[in-house]
Amino acid sequence: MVRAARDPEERIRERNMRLIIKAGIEIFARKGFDGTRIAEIAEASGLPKANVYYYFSSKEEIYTAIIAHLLASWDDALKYIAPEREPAEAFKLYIKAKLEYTRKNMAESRLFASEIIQGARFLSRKDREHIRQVTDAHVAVVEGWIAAGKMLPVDPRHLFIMLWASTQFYSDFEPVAVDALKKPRLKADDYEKAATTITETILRGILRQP
Amino acid sequence: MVRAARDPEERIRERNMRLIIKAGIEIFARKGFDGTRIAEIAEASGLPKANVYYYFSSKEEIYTAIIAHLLASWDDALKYIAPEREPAEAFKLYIKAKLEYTRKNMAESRLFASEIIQGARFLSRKDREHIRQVTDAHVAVVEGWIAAGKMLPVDPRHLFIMLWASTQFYSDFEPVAVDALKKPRLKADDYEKAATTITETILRGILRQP
DNA sequence: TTGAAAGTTGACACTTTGGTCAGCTTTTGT
DNA sequence: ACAAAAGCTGACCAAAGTGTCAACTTTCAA
Repeated sequence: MVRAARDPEERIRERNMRLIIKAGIEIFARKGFDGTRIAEIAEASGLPKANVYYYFSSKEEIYTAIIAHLLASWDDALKYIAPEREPAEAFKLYIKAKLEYTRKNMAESRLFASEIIQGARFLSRKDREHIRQVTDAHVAVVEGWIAAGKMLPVDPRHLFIMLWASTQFYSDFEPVAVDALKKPRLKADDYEKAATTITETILRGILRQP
Repeated sequence: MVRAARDPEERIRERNMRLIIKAGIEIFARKGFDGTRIAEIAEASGLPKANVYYYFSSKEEIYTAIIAHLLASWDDALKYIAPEREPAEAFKLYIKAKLEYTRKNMAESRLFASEIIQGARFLSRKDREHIRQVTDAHVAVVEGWIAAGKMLPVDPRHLFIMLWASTQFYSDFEPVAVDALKKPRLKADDYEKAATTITETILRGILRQP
């Protein structure tokens, strides 16, 4: 027999890999690549260490699988910066979507931040090229709006950095946000208040005054 | 003899501790607490590992010494949010100072970010209380400006988060900033461009229109 | 000059870690 | 029913890690 005797939905393999990835996201996010112990991932996923190694042949393989999984899930969230939209509407939706994503996927968000702070060692050339292209597309749209007189001439690249930074902050640096906002922990309505403050401030900052 | 036979400026001790701290900042910033190996700090500081342990009795002791050293050096930088100033001037100087500090102290900046992402495990209650008080003072000043009609009623806490996030980003997430700005690396004038974009956008966002 | 404190360090002890493996059990197409 | 593929895992290893220590050298106040 040539083909494997597998496949009714790949149940076991799929499930276990998902458990490992899920546990890995949490732990890599908190400890970074070098700080993470595979035994800890094994324990958190409820599998023996040797079983983890049955699915992944090294720590790096788990890590890069997670990074890939993570980048893939990002593109969906952020398709609001489109030329046919009005800037006010587009930025409002963009800010809201980013804050929502970052709130619901804190660990992923932190893992990415951690990877970058640690020097982006495991972001492939392809990954970085992809990020650059998405940025370029967004920048082009904003430049179009500026040319059309719908926006003040704000440098689009620095503008996007402001947006990314402001939205990521609440999840990546939650302990600081908690102290700054004097809340015991951040809840949905703190993110909503963040969305309105950021949106209102940025929109006044980039739109022509009526 | 009761007192030690030491002290003409504490030369050796001071110098070696400084070397260890300096090396530690770089490495802890890149690897996080758990990911950092003392042997690496020893090598980077040019001292044998056993000599590092002569000055610090554990990894944690080095790390907390660095955190303390770092928080102390922060208060200086940011005294521009003061009631007697006009908001426009104050925020402009604040943004400039923060970007300058973060550019000239990248490793410290990253180390702090790393510590927060990893859950602020080694920030003492006192450290966090201190951060909270500095924030409260700044918030009070902004509330004063709002009450005096010098500013639009923007939530001050979320406003400061926007400022921190936007300024920190360039150093903490430099690889992403580099890709977004399409530069091979960030130089002084990229930080200046950042300062003007952030300042202009934020000021339009928070000031009454003329 | 001298001796006590400070500083230095190679070698060591002990623990944790990433990763392997041989042999076991379970699943599944036929 | 059954064999082959898939899945599982306790036990193990070499390497790397933290922290210790005894013996050595350097420094410096008296």
